[in-house]
Amino acid sequence: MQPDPLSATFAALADPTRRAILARLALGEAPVGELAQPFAMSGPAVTKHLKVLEGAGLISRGRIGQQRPAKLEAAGLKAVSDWLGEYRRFWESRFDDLDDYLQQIQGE
Amino acid sequence: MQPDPLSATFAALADPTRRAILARLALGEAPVGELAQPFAMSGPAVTKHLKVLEGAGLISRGRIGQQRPAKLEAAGLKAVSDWLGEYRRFWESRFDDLDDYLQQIQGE
DNA sequence: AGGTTTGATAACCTATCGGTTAAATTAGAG
DNA sequence: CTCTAATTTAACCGATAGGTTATCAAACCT
Repeated sequence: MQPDPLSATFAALADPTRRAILARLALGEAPVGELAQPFAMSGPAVTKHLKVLEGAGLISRGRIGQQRPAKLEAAGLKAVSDWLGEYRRFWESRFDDLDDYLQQIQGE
Repeated sequence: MQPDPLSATFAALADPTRRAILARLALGEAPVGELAQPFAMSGPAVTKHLKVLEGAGLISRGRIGQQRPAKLEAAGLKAVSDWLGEYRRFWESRFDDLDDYLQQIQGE
């Protein structure tokens, strides 16, 4: 995995399968079998995805009998949110709106 | 590059060099040479990073003489923010919600 | 026109990623 | 104790990522 945590987290999110797994886990814990079901993919592939997500601090694993349910963890997502916060002004600022406005009236 | 835009954006962010470039661009446009300066890396490597960032909608390129300045673009970051929004409740406690609410009514 | 500066392309190399199949592990059920 | 179910580990494979050096292209400056 990547040495720095933020890179690991972004890398984990850069895969639609893994984001779909997170979306499912947002509804609650689920065992591997259930997570694998929507995908045309072998079990081991799902296990790997879960390992990546776990390494990125996005999920944690539990144990219920022979099942190892995965659970969404806030830590990883919060790290992304914090990083993103530094840039929020770029899509929320009044100045950008003004800029857009000026470009718009110029085009007319 | 990845077919779906969000994957491309997350993949672009999953590299410390590219995030450092974005951090620099948050201070304003900059030509390639200046962006390359802090890194122990060849020019072509930086060009590649810029291409990845551009493909992810995180920057755009301009032209001033023989320079091709890069500029931070809100689009890509906003897409990440929107995606993240669906999960915000997972790391924001009731107290944080209150905090947001207070800030919101204070801004009015 | 010729040279310099700034950046992009091309071709290549190695490591990692995302997937596979086959075998091993772990836990519950007879 | 064996059988079965759930999941992981191991070994392998093709494609892509991130870097290199060498070469090309465009714009500016005499």
